[in-house]
Amino acid sequence: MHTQEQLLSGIRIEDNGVPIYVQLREQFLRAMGAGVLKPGDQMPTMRQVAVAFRIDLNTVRHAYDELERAGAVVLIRGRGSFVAEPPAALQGADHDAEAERLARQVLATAAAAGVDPLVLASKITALAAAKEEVQ
Amino acid sequence: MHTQEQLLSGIRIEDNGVPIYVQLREQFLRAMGAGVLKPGDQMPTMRQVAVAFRIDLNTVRHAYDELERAGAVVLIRGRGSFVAEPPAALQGADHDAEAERLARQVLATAAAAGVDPLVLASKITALAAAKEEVQ
DNA sequence: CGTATTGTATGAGTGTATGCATACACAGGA
DNA sequence: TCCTGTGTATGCATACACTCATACAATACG
Repeated sequence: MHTQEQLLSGIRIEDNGVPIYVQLREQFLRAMGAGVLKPGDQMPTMRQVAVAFRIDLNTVRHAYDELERAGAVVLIRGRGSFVAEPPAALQGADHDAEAERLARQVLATAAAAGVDPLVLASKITALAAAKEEVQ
Repeated sequence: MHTQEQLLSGIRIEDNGVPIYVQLREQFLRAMGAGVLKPGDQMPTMRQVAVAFRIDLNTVRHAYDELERAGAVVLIRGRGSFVAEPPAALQGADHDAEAERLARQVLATAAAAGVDPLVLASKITALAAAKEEVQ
């Protein structure tokens, strides 16, 4: 399976004050959102993750544990960890409000990073379109 | 000055495992990126922040300390904290690569939040255009 | 059944984050 | 000069995060 390796190579643990287990948690959730991890997929083994990033097994377990409590994955002893069904997409007004909130946040982040928001928006559109093609 | 109050009302400290000082640091940087905090502006007093969010003065200091080390603010004893000059915007290839990176990140975040990336991109464009108008 | 794999669990030790309290140092204004 | 507001600093206590080491339990497979 290439999935695990692709996944692990796409994950970065930084030393920026954010707890490792939080970084893992967020990046796995992000991978699910991006479609890199699909429902039913086997997650990398806790030990694989621990070895790959040179962190403790318990730290990985902490992240997986939270993912399970969030309903994002299912942990099966002796077999492995698997991606659960994703939450349904938002609808109507909720969706619009959430998009608005996200847009403002993205705008601020872009400004802080010195990135032109118009360029960013066009790239988002392009990437989204490219992803639609595949499906 | 209303700025401080507006700023503080726009900041949210959550209990999600991310250290408080990191949350403060990131949100102040974001406020600078969004233009809510401009170069030369006085930052909220450490004590103001501590009281507003009911956190310890040392915790606020930790955040301000990192902001100073990052060159984002200047701390002057007896007077207060002030926003420093912003980093120059990126140019050329660097800008493009950074935009690409940001776009992918945003796309994944949007997917995880159940937000349509195309809607998000259009909102970003609209907000950016609205901000241009003002200047 | 025996072995390897994978998840689950515990304890010791170290470092960090946070809160609380108490100061000190410097700037500005009454 | 005195007072107030600001940043700076310390000690103490508690809780958490992380690592390391060492297991145990359940599953898969030959």
